[in-house]
Amino acid sequence: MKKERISNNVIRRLPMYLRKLDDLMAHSVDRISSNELGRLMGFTPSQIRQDFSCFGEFGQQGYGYRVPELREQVARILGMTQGFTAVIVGVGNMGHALVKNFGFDASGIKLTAAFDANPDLIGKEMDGVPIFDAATLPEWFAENPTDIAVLTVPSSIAKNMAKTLADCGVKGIWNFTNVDLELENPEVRVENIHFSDSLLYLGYIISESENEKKAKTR
Amino acid sequence: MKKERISNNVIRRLPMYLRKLDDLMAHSVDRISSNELGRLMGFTPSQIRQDFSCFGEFGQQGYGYRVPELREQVARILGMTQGFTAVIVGVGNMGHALVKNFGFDASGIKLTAAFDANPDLIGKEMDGVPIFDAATLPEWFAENPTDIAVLTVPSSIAKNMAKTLADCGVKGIWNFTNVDLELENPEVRVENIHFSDSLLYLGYIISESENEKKAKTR
DNA sequence: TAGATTGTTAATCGATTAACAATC
DNA sequence: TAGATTGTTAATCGATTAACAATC
Repeated sequence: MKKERISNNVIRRLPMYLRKLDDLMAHSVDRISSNELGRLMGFTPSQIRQDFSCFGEFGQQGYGYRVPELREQVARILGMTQGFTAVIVGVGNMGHALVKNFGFDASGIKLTAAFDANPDLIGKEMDGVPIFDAATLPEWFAENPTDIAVLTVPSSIAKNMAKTLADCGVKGIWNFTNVDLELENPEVRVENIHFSDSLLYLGYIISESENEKKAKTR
Repeated sequence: MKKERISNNVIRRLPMYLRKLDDLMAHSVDRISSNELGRLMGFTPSQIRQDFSCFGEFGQQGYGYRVPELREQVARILGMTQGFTAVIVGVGNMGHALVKNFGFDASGIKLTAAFDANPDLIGKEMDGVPIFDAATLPEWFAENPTDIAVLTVPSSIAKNMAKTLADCGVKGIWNFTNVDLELENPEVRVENIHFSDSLLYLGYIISESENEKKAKTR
């Protein structure tokens, strides 16, 4: 039964399923039950069946799920087959790292251009991606409507650049700056990468286990 | 009332509180009520009071919370005052970006060294952090016990390096590779940065809003 | 067919929200 | 003191898990 509104928890699990299914395909596993998939991922079989049933009926009773088919469905649900395009704005260390090491293609996203204000970079290419002058961004967007902007500019100009991108009609911003963008365009989706949140969480669980160790000694 | 075991949801919100409290302090706000803080963060006042009450009584009836004091408490809970040390393993683009742009200090963590196998880098410094030969890592750890390893090596060697680090007695690994580390040392905490999960989530919510738009047109 | 496993409904569990006495 | 706001208990809501008929 397809659900009207899918909960955030379910959606955040979809990319995890995708990774595991890719992994299974790489190992030539063609068929898997919710039981086995749950064991591999640390979920209950119930949860797995509930999650997928939000989007349709992808399995077969008595058999399980065909891995390649399920993988395709998950990819489709995540929008990976929609041919989304992206540009990267800010080719500093982080932008550089993403262009070189992050496979946009593997997420079904075509990286078409990069923008920076540094004259040494403008006109160059990076892994086949042309680098344009950030000042020409609005003109470029008028000719090349683009779905996603990867924001890797210095924090100081993040808010302004985000505003420009929103005005250019971008549908989503993948925000690597630690700045709260506060856009006035509610139709623009923002996904923040908060490195510090992640590191602080790690700090917490380390502290916690230290405390437990101490508690035992006492 | 202090709780025995704190739920993950609460812990994941602590860094968000920290960011907002830092922000408030930067704006010289000295006092805040759960009502106002909730309005600013999109939480209910109830949730905020519940969250903090897991760790103690930080407010005053009829007054609210003193921002600097609450900030210190949150920082303490997150382990930021424990003087954790970290090293960065792999000084490619991502490692480079983190050393240069991510403020480890702001998370209360002292970055003491970097490791790489590239002879051009070994012996150099980067933002005041010395770069050592990755092959000498175990010896170095014997002399300099370190809490956290930031793993930014190529995927191909991620698993091996993680094993080495675990054997060296690291307490936590902040994993930027897209590899499931599968450590045999259960006492080593791992926090994964899965860029693709985040981007795919963005792709989903963009697709979703596109679908809603279409549905309205029909 | 018999066994296995799904999709879905019902039960449980946990997290969020509301309410309110305590108290600054 | 009176008003405000906490900390906490109770109520609600939603998410996860269990159970099971349907069926491959």
